[in-house]
Amino acid sequence: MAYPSVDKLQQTLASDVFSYAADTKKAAGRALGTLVEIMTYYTIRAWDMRDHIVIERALPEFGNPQITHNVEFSLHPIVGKEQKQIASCALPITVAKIKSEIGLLSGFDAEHLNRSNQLLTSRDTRRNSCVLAENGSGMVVANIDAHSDERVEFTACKLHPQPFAVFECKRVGVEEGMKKGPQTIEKAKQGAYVARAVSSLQKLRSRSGEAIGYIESSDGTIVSGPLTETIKTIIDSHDGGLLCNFILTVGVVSNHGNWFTSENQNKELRVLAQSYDWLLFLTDAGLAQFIDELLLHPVEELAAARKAFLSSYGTGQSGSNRFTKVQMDNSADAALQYYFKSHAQEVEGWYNVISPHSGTVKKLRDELAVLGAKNWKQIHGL
DNA sequence: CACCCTGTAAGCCCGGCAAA
DNA sequence: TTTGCCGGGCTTACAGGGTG
Repeated sequence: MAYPSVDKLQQTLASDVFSYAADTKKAAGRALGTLVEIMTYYTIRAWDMRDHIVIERALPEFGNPQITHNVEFSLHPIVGKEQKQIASCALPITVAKIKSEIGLLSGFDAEHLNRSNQLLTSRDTRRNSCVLAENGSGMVVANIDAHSDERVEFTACKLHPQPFAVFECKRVGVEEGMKKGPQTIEKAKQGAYVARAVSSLQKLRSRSGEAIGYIESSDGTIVSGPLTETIKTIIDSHDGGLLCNFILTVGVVSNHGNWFTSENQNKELRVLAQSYDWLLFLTDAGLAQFIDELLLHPVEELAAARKAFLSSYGTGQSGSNRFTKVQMDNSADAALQYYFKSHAQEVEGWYNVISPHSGTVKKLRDELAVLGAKNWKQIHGL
């Protein structure tokens, strides 16, 4: 099936859903940005990485902690995990209601407890990666697994504050009347700066223009070499010094029709490609197919997600969004989980790997799995 | 004490304007 | 044409006050 361009979809959304907004196209663009985030989030979840995820957390630059950047999704080592069932827990499910059940919280002072967060609201809106408590030693993050009138099931994980991977999503639209790329491309470059600044792996250039990786191992000796080889060395190693501050940086960008001129990458795409360890291109076809099946020609399995979207956007009133990467209607969450899991093969085809050259989505997934399974307690000396 | 509402601050993203 | 910046719209976090 052929899908229209995302630009056309944006215009459709602007007139059909966001007609109330002062600037319909702007509102539609913002919503598309949210959709890219949601697609990325549920892709990571389909890779069984949910319990590693923290959303929109401030991350310090490597060796320069005065400057921090909020990153969309960061994946952290799990240093403790508890799965719990509680009988007859009425909505909303709050931190206060479950805190006594969670042994992982015993090391946290009351002042570091996040009392205001709700894992599941009275309107059945879940909070993805709900941070229950945080201090210098890490944070306890919980996700609802199941909820009924009889009981609630959830998973709580103690996560180490130093992530092993970060994801940043950028959507760039088509600018009306422009022959080249839009000015908003500059925004995407902000993510490139962050990607270069947070990891202990330094990216350098040799005189010949080759990309070189440079990183200190635990005894202070320098490990360096061609960038992709250095990354592989780090991921395969068990050297705490190499691993403890290494962050695999992943960028997910959507199309605006001007990233490429014929076969050649535009300057902006080159900047992103050399800054992230992995740069994934969310294709027009992928984003369009998802929006089409979610909203325009809805498929049954996404019905709950469509309902949550329509009740969150296009109403002209704020304050009750149930369709974001953090706040998600519980039945919509189930639908999205099922969709991204059962269409995993198809979803994989929505992403084009721009860098590394030989990269595939499967390889990225494997690298994340390898990193996630490292002996982090030993690496961080816990 | 839990829960609700309100306001403030900060941050991010998209779109758009205008100076360079 | 390129670049820097700003507005609008959204988010989260948090504090304070009221209520049951």
